[in-house]
Amino acid sequence: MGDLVKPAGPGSGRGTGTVVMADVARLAGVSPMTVSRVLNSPGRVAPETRLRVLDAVRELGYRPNSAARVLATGRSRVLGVVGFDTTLYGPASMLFGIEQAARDAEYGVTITSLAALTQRNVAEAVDRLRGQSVDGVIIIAPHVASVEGLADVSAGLPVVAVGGGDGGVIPVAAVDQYAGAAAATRHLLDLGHRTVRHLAGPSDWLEAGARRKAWEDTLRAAGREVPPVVFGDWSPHSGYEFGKRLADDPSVTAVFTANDQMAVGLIRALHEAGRRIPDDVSIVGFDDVPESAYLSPPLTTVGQDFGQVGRHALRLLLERIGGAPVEEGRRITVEPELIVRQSTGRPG
Amino acid sequence: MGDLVKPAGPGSGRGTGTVVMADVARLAGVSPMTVSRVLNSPGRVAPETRLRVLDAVRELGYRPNSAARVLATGRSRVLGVVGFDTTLYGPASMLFGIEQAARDAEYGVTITSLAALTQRNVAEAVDRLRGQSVDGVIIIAPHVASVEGLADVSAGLPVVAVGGGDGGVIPVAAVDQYAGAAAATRHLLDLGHRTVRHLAGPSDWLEAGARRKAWEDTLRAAGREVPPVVFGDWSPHSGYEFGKRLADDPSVTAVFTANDQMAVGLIRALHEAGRRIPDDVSIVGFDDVPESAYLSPPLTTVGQDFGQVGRHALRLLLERIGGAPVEEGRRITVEPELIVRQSTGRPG
DNA sequence: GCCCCGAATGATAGCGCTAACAAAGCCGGC
DNA sequence: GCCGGCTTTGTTAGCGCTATCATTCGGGGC
Repeated sequence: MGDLVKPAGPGSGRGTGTVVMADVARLAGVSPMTVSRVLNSPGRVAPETRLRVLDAVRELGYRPNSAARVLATGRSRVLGVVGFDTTLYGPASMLFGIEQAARDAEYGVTITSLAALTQRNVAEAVDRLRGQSVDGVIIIAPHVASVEGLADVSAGLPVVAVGGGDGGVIPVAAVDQYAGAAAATRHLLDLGHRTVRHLAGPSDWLEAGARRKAWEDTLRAAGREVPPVVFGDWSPHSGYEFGKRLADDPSVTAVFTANDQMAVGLIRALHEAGRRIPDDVSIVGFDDVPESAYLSPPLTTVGQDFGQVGRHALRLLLERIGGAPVEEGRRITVEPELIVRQSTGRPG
Repeated sequence: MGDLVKPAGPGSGRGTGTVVMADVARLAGVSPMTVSRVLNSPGRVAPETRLRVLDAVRELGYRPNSAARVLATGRSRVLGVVGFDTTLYGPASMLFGIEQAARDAEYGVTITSLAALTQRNVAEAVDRLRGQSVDGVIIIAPHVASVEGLADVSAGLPVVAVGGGDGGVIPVAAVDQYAGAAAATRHLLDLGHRTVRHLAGPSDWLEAGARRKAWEDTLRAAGREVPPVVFGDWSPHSGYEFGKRLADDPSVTAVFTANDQMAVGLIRALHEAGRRIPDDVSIVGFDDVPESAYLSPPLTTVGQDFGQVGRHALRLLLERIGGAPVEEGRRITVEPELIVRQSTGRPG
């Protein structure tokens, strides 16, 4: 049969020669279907044919058109990530961890960050991603509002959350914030401090809530006074403001801040007020940002393995994509690690 | 004519009822083509019909299938970003800036990070993205190796770089590293320091090279001695190591580090050695990470507007996607800003 | 009143791929 | 030697959308 002279389609407009599967098939002397099989289920085709096809693929530099594949299969091997404040160390590391895990599983990742973490915005983001034919969505949503009602939004689309969420219908992979914060608080009590002040994260962040609760529970369990909480916004500035207020109160000997950045601000304020760390005040942070080990003094903090959380999140998502039954309250936690450096010591 | 009873295709397998364009058309009493026109070129359809169609879209909750659209048009409205070490503040901010700009332009963003920034890896990443039918690629590639030979790789696919690149065939959007580093160095000289030491970034990073050259040129222009450079790896640790070596040399009164993280380590080492900042040694960093203002002492540094760079990069990319002629050496730079805080002062 | 033109809409085909079934070839068992 | 079952390959159709051309209709110009 002669070649059909077909008009260049819109897709092939760019670049002179877009190689399609039919070209490969022709060169290898097989049908397009066989080429498809070589690419997708190599076992089901005779070895010799397989090699011939692969040679043709290489020779022509053929790359499958993902859009066509998506259209035909309904699966895209791309997942969406909804992030928030991805310049913060935590979320950025989380994103990186997910991306790594996704790549290993041969999934692509498309991201959407949110300006504000409201339920409406999250819903919009998920919808936008759905429009991009993602197979599933991971939400880096450490925010109360963002998880509520997500179940409706995600109708028919697998969704998992990382770093927060209280394990409703949506599976969650997270660091055990509670354990980390409890360890931090206990560490300070063990050193002999009578009680521990806490600079919490924003009250609507789930992680902030968990850390705060652990701090409170730990104090209570030890029969200690629970001082009033103060809420920061994760920024060094809020730590600084907190520190300025604290500096005049000599009864304060130990502080646990909900992240390292706030600890930086706190340290600064205490330095300015002439209070020494850890001699006058002990400080524990949370996150173990790369700078922590080199602050003055090196910061005692709680380290989290974001890479591992990312891998777990992906695993949960793939379970769902694979059609695993919806299991209420599915949750994987990773244990954080208290890293004792020089910002903590015995009181007085 | 009667409805054809067609078997549920693979794409519609998930979820009970995937609404497609034909459904909307039926409800609105028009042909699918008219629905398509309403969605893509609203002007070309009668206002009354348009409303009827839009109502139908709303009522059914219709969402166009992007894969089908891509297949039919050859354009995806998705762009790829190739990043490296996206947990670093700079790259993370860059990514965020690009994502914001892309969203405003109604583009999706899919990311790929690299484990190592080699030419081969970059080529692979670009290829992977091409396979995902992106319309163009932005490379956050501050690395010498990553830009070389990229022109070949990108054949037929619009590519721009941010944050580095020397303006070959590939357009570049970047902060004017040279100007920033020159300002930092000049600032120290203006304060009366005889010369300035420099802790550079890795020698194969373009930004590191630009900052180093600016430092050197500025010293030479002022007729000062140019001390030997030391190369760090951006980490606080490398700053710390540098600081330990420096601490014994009382002739050193001013240091310019190629980023803030290294400055943190340097400060730590100098503190440990009992040298005061800025009384004994003045320090200037680069990046203006959020912590910088709250270090002890608050760090004088060079701030970069990553959001603006991201927008410029996107603009360049859209130019290319729009079919603008390839213009050799196209380059947009953003001016950085020297932020003077308390880590710099007059010598001795 | 006829024709031509533009605006609005429809019919058809095809983007590149894969699911599902069909066909062909080969084996051994009886 | 013929048949049932396996392996390997091919054929057909369709995923959901849009480009292109065809069609219809209404309104001036002469």
